[in-house]
Amino acid sequence: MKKNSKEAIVTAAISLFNTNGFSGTSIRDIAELAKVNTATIAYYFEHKLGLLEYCFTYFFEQYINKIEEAYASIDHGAKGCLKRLVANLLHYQCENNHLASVVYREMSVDSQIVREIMSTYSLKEKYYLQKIFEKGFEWNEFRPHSIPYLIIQLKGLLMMPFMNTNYLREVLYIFPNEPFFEQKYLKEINFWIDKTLSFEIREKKEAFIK
Amino acid sequence: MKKNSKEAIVTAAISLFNTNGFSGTSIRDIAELAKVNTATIAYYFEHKLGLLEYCFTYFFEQYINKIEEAYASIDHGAKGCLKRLVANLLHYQCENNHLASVVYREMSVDSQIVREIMSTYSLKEKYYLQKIFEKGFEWNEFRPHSIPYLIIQLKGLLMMPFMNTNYLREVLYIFPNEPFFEQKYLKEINFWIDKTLSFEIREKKEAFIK
Amino acid sequence: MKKNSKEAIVTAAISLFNTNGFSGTSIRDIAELAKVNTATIAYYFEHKLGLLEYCFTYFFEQYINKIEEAYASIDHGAKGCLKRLVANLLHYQCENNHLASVVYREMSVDSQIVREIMSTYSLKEKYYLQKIFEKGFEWNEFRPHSIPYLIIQLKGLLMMPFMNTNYLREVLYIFPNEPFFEQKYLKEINFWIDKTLSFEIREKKEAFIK
Amino acid sequence: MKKNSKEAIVTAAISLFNTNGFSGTSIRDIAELAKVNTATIAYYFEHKLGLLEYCFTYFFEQYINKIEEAYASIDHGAKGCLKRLVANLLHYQCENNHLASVVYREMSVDSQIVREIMSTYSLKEKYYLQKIFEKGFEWNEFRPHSIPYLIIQLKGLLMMPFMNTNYLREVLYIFPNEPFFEQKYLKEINFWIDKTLSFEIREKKEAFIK
DNA sequence: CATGAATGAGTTTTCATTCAT
DNA sequence: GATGAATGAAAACTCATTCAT
Repeated sequence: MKKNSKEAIVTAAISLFNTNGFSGTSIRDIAELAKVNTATIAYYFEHKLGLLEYCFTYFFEQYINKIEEAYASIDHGAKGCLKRLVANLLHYQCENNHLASVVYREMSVDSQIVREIMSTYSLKEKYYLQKIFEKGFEWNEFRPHSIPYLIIQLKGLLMMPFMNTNYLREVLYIFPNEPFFEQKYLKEINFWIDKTLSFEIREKKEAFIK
Repeated sequence: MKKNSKEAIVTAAISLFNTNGFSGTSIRDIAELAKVNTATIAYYFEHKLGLLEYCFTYFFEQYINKIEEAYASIDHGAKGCLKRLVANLLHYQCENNHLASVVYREMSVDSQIVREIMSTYSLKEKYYLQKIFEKGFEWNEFRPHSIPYLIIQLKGLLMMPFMNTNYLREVLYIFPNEPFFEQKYLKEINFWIDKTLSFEIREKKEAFIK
Repeated sequence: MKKNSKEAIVTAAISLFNTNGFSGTSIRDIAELAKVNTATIAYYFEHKLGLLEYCFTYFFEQYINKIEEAYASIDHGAKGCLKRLVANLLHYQCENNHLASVVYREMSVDSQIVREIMSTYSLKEKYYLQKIFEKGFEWNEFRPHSIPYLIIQLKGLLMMPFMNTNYLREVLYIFPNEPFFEQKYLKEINFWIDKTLSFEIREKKEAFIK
Repeated sequence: MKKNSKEAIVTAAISLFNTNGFSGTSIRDIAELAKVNTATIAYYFEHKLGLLEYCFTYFFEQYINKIEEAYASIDHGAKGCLKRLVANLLHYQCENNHLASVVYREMSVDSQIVREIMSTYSLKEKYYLQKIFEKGFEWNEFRPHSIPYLIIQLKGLLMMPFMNTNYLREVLYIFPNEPFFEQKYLKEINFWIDKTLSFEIREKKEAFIK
């Protein structure tokens, strides 16, 4: 029987980081949950931070993939592209909600590795979003607007349920891992895209006339 | 010059919790930064968690005040009331952005004290938001909609800049503590209230006819 | 009853470093022997290396003092001064033979702290020896000779019994901490000073004639 | 190109033991430098101590050979024999200066294996030195003197440059592995043999008359 | 009001070693 | 002949807390 220690460690780590935070979780707890020796963790990840780093890159590699996958359709319209992107990301987050929670929370502390991750993946993400918004402006799909502030809002909407899972669960009785949450919440963001981000049809006409 | 140790401790704690997280900060680090002995911290707060608890209640007491202050004007219209509430909270967060960051991040870990805080303050907040939304529906100011999902969006927009300060700074070059950020971002949320949450005037008429 | 933990730690450390070497000694062993908690060691010396650093400076501060004390008499003749210096150092080493053994052995490994100690104390020592030799040449007391090579020999003679205590004890049955060793060995080094370093009286005359 | 793992391991070990000491060097460090797996070291040397043992015997086997080679010429005079011995040993140490440093340093810690090595090789060495000195006394070549104290001095002079390589390099700017060091330093020791150990010619005559 | 000294318990990390392959 | 995976044990270090002063 071959036991896949590495995978077991990562799974245990994500689960514990999610509930207790990275610093609040000890290597021993992880080892115990993963049923391996603490030294095995060092064997695969060198040190505790290496485990977090692994989570980061594991998460963002796929995250960027989802974005690029959606971005491929940019020529069929910016709005459709953005909606696809949102759908992709929301789906990805729902599927990996624990990991997403961990990553988003730990990205908010100030550390070398966070800066590295940001300068790699977040900049990439920004690049694609910027492109989509610019095209949307150009093609009169989106109301002209400050791109950084649009990004804040979009990401705020997208990340909120995964950064505040406790709150959703305890206060709003909403569970981001439940089957219908994804489609319901997708509608919400699409609504924001339609109403706040996009021109109304009426406005479009006016813009067109000009 | 009399040194106010307690205040120095709290200031140091907020600053360090902000950059390293609660678990990632040691009593010794705080003591060092506050230029007091570690025993002094224990003297004032008994244990480390007491310090976090202090931050939580200190933050939320005022937070709820801001909400109640705005809510007082509910009879002049739900939309105006909500906008006042958003303005109040945004202003409060901007003024206390480090504390806000700390509180929001630590509210996302699973612990006894977080549950207590939620069942006190978050429920209160929910109560007021609910009231405002209900009135808004009743008075045909807001599009009828699932209240929990509206809360998610509103809070997502409100909290985002303070939960992802690193990202705003490093990737978008936006600084939530700068003078103009507050008014700029307030406009954004108001825009969301006007466009996504509220009826358009046209829609309003139609709704009125029905 | 006030217990002087710091002193107990240093004494224990020297004893264990002497028998097992610095790297071969664990903080726990020291703590156990000193009858304190391991954390107490960290409290006083921060980390293990700090303990070694303390030993180094503790040793060399006094070591240099002994040299300077002897050097004060340089104007009464270089040879007498050098003999006084040798007597002082030999006496100091005999009195602190364990510490001397530890220091000499650990000075032979390559580390940041060793380089620092050398650039402070060893250079000072070199300065004084150089002065004494130069005066000795000038005053026709010593045979002109390469100073570095004289230093090697002198220090070789001086340090040998403390760098090879095992050998002296197990092979030669000589114990550097025994009462008569000091005076016996002092005679040996003085003999070297008289015979190898100094002119013979006969030679001196010849040198004088020239 | 066939890779000779065992040799690579020994070379790496000597180099690392030299800079960090035996206890300060880990199997992993050696494995890394030798570009082999840690298990390979266990494969060849069973345990870490085996590696040190190997170094000891490897060094001392040749060391004793050099002594015996010189001792063979005892009948041509004790002084010449001793000078040959010194020349041999100095040359051997210079050629293997890292190994010599390692061996001499580790011989100063207290351990089972050190005691074994001493009771084998050091006793042998002592035997030959003793013989040479005794002959020297008998043949009126050497001043009668305590043999153990002569051994201390001779070994002190011989070992010093290899037990304090850091010091020579950093403070005196002398490099025991440089081409001319060997012959220069040999002269120094020979000078000690001539001046401190041997009779002066004049003295010899007097001794002869008696 | 505040702290220096000290610690027990816990943390991460390191290490030599083992073993199936 | 050599190694990748894994580990038990121990190492160094950290931490929150206590207590006499």
